[in-house]
Amino acid sequence: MSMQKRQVGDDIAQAAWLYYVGNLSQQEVSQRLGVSRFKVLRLLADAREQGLVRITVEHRTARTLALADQLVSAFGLQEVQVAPLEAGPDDEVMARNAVAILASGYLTRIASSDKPITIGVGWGRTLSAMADNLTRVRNSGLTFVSLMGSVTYASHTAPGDVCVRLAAQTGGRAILMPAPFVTDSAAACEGIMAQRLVREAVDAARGADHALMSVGECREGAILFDSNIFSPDQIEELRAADVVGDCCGVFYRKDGTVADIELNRCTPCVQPEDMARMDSVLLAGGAGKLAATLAVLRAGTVKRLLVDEGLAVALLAACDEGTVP
Amino acid sequence: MSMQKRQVGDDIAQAAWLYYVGNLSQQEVSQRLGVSRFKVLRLLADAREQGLVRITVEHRTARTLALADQLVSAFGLQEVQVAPLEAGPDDEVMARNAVAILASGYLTRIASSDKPITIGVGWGRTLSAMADNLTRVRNSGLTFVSLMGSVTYASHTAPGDVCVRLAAQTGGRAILMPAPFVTDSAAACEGIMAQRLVREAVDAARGADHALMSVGECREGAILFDSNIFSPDQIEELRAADVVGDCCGVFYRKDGTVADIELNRCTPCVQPEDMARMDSVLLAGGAGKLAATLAVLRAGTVKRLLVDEGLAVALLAACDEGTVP
DNA sequence: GCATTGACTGCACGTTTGTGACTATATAAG
DNA sequence: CTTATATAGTCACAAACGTGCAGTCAATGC
Repeated sequence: MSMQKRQVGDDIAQAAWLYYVGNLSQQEVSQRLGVSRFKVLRLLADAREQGLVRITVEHRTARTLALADQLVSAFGLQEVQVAPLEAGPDDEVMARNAVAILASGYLTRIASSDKPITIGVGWGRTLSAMADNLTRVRNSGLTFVSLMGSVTYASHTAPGDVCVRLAAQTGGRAILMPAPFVTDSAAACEGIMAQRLVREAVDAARGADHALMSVGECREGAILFDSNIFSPDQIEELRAADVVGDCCGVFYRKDGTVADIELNRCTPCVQPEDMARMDSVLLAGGAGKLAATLAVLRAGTVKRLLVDEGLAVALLAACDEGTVP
Repeated sequence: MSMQKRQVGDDIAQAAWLYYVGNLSQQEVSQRLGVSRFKVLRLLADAREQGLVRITVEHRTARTLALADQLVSAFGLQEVQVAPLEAGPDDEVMARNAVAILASGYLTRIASSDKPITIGVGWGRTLSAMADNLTRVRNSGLTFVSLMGSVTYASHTAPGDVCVRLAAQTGGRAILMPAPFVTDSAAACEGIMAQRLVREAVDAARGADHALMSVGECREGAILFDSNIFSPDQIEELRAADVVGDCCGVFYRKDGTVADIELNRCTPCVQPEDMARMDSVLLAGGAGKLAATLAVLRAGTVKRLLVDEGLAVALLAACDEGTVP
């Protein structure tokens, strides 16, 4: 009757160790621990869930390294990582996830700093997936700050949400931007930006050491257009100005210039010139993001790029012929 | 007809990425890569083989951390790692392997140093298993040097062999001790130690920054006794002097004193006083090593200890009651 | 030309792993 | 005491995985 009911965490770690490190079968682990095989199955699932098990693969191949090199020189970047994923135009999800995993590795790297650092984060499914894949980073010296305003309905990809999740997972701090992603007019935006709490968030964001951003497509069928974030007038404005994508609330034309439209004065966010001071990394996964990514890269505001192989190839092709199809 | 026959390494990395990171099934990977499932199976096996896939589990549990703490204070050590393995007295192999895996992690840690370092290595199945488990360490600044002489017959656990394998795997250098593990007389040992090449090896060993050692049992049935390394007279001498174990050619009595026997002047090796200058780590796995490990710990020549849980418990129990059963 | 070798491929079949439905046991509420 | 509700354990079955073996192919040696 003594010391039954041992810490379950211990059992989880032990089962995981025996299975993954000692490579016993689940059957053998169950015998050794004196529980049923199914229990072991669940223990292992928990272990993976809790991020106790980390599987990393050395994924740099001759191909992806070559692509990364070419991208570095083509766009004057500091670093490029290419996920080895020859995804067709299908499977955007897979590509996004691959990039998210690269990003979680990158974040783990920068998050292991000793001194406190501030990391600005954007928005979107890719960044959300990055947070999902982040495990075992503990560093109370981290501050995550939103680089742009919030959307209210999309609970799982909202910047605030990503910030909060990252802070919670790492034991760090979150600073949210208490403002909508887009306002109805430039005047309204100014008014909002004048608010002290917004001002403080923006200042914190402008002073960030790093920035993690993804890119949004502006075209028919893209999530930004279909999700009624914009009014019909605004969509018309974007279309008329040949905007191909946005990055953290800044709308770019395909040559990498910031479109001179009212919308670009309606997003409470960090501006490109602030971004230039940060160590900024752009996450882009999926062939659909070609035009938008190309625009942001041409704008020259990011220093690092994480892409999937398919998009990497497309970017280089588009770059070579000097234009986007 | 162009560019078929791509680098196989690329395929391996890609399959591994898709399977482990993207967690597709082997079936799905095979479809995506356009090869058969069996091909993928083998690709994955290769990937593991080559160490492209690294699986680590966070194995520190409340239990093992507590044990490690107690061992640190009981023996005045700098660091103790305990593998979460409640192995009974059976399964010495498993325990040894668990410790070997801890050791490979430890070696990976020290081997990531920037400046060139010299690592003395001992002998035995545990160290051999450590070399087997070591993957993906490349550092040409490493020098591995044998801490003791060789045995000629046991090809796979010989110190030279371990040294050479470690050097080959890491891209480092190996310095072997060109001498037998044990000589027939103290005089012969002196003669051998006087040889320039032996002298140089010993000097290199004495100047090592780190030492990786395992412990040998001296009792009936132990590998050292059964493998006719010693002459019958020598075995009798060990028995008469109550020697319980050896570490790198030094024979200890159970209280941790170096036995005052001729045999201790017959092993061309690094001496305990040299050892004291190094950052030495002792590897001990399996309940059978209790007495020998205890003796070496009492001698106080090692600073770190890597053990399995079973042995950790036994060490603490023996330490508490102040004596070895 | 023809056997030999060795690396590679695909397959049948056995093992291992995962799943959803089901049952027992416990806990709380009525 | 009975009835809900949850929670853990069990099971049969399906999916995924691994292995030994036989066939293929190409290079090598005779």
